[in-house]
Amino acid sequence: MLDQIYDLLKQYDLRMTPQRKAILEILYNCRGHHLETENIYQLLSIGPDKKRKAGIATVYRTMEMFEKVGLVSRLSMEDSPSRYELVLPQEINHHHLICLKCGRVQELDDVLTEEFKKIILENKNFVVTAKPIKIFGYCDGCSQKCNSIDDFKMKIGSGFNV
Amino acid sequence: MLDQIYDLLKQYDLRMTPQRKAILEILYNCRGHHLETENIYQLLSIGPDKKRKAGIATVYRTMEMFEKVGLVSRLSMEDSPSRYELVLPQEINHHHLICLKCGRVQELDDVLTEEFKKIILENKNFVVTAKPIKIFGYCDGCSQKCNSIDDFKMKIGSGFNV
DNA sequence: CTCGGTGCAAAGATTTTGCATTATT
DNA sequence: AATAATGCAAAATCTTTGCACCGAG
Repeated sequence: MLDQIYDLLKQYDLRMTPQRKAILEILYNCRGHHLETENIYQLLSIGPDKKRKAGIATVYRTMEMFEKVGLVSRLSMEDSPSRYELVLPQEINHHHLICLKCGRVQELDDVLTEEFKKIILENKNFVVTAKPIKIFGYCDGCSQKCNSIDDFKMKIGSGFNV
Repeated sequence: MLDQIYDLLKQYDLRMTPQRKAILEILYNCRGHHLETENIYQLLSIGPDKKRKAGIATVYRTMEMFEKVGLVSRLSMEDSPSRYELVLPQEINHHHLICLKCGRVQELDDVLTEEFKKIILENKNFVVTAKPIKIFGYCDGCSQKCNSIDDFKMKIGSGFNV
């Protein structure tokens, strides 16, 4: 894997460094999770050799670069820090179902994804990018439960008319 | 309209204040735009009576509350402040196509929206909420143009294998 | 050897919070 | 009168940046 990433970076005149390697390793080991920058930063200090392997600024800079280059997908949940996940090639163009209750992230598979893109292109002349679409709602397990409004004060009113 | 909103707030033991009225008025006058908190704050000072009608903290608190109550939809573009738009009842459940190039926001109509929700529920057992889905890509006018990677360094590589 | 990368600490930007005061109900 | 809301300024949070030094190619 490193070889291909190395080549990818080379295309952009970017260098492979120990810090970048360490971050990639973390991302790879955490496939399927969306890590906050802070998580990554902390994980950088708990390897075999207990010394921190990159500064927080480097983590930010690296994640920004990785995103631009397409190596990771960024997920920004409102009101919280950005989170990143390594984009494995077979996952390019997958989109996310994000549970508002438990935070679980499921991915839409290619068939649905392509279908969506086609429908939107046909109807709106809008080209959907590889940037993951975030679809919020309630997952299987949580779908009977309350939503964020409940947490605020009480049960939701059923709308109103202007 | 104020009456229904007043009732809605009453359900949650929330009060109608001059500040909230002023903010609602701005949101109403700017239907179709997603305003940043800062925009709203500034607009609050340029009415007929030139004095500021609410502090920035009040704007933040008000928008948070309006969102929880379902009065506005929040759109958070990555790397920039949250933006809000009044949710008119007939627009509940509309979703957004957001152009990465020019920032234009189009809405998906009910038919597409319902179709999407149905497909996702059938396939994934996932209940999509009223929370607007943000679909990123390139609008009609911009779809031939470059994307953010181009802005970064140069043309995109066509992917890589792990 | 060159130029991109790093670490640190300072600065920025956005948002939240504590608290005394004000105003809605 | 009770309690929610406000304004202000301070603080918190997340992220970016300047700069001197380091190290990959």
